[in-house]
Amino acid sequence: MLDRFEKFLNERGLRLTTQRQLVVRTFLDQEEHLSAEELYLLVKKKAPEIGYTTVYRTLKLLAEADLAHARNFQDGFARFEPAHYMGHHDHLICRKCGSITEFTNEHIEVMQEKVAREHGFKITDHTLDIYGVCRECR
Amino acid sequence: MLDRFEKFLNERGLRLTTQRQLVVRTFLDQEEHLSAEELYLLVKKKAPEIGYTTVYRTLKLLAEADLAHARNFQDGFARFEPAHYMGHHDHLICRKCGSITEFTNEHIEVMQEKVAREHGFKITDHTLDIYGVCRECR
DNA sequence: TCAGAAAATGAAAATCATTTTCATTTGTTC
DNA sequence: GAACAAATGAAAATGATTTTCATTTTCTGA
Ligand SMILES: [Mn+2]
Ligand SMILES: [Mn+2]
Ligand SMILES: [Zn+2]
Ligand SMILES: [Zn+2]
Repeated sequence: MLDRFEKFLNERGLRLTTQRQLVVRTFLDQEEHLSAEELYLLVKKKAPEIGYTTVYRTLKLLAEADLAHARNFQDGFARFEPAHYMGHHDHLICRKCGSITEFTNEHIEVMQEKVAREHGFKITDHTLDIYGVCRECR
Repeated sequence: MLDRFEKFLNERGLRLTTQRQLVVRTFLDQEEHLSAEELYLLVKKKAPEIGYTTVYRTLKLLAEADLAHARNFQDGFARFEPAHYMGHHDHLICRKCGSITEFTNEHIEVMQEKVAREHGFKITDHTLDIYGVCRECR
């Protein structure tokens, strides 16, 4: 993935710096839904001199490159995940422990298309977030 | 709806003041997805001395009373809608003009239950937001 | 009717995630 | 190596929302 990011940066006359590499590597290592702060803390362990700002900036670039997606569950800040991870999917979010489970359901996707068609609406993307209590917390 | 709000307030030893009445009335009049600021501006027309804070506080109370729902589309602030309005529904959001269209699809709801069941997940609520381009903007 | 207590109000300050600014450092080009 | 572009990190700014606080309003019970 780093190579794709480098390509994206080059196309824009930007550079793949040591800091950016570190941020991206750390991000990709944790196939999770990390907030900027969580990622910052992880990166900081390896390179304490890194700035908060650089993490934010790198995440923004990744999102622009479409290599990361920003998600907004209901905890007041954005969470990011690698775009390649599992392809498109939706989420089950536990209100007790905060765990996030991913799922895909072709049936739902098809029905969404149908709904959109009926409204003359052209879909670009969507978010289906199901909140509740996970198996472990019940 | 005002009566239900009053009941809720009374149960908590709170009061249905003139300001709260005005905010709630204005809110209910506009069966739309209003942001706090939009509502504030509408209320201000009728009562210029009203404070921003009161609008926020009233919306929060309405949400706690489950008479309003806060929605978070992707414009950086919360939008509210009366809870009774049309019952549960999901949204089609136009990325060009910002228009919001509501829909319900029983099939999708059922499939969500199925997905949840398969994961041992107990649903409390969910949000399905479909983004794209509306009929008028295509 | 009045005093005291509780709740509400609005302005201003605080909060918190995120973005911007800016002085300095690093990398690239010629 | 000089000149220029881009990147960095710290600190300040931003913007939506919440909190604080002094003041006002409302309610309760002599
Ligand atoms: Mn995911
Ligand atoms: Mn709606
Ligand atoms: Zn859980
Ligand atoms: Zn539109």
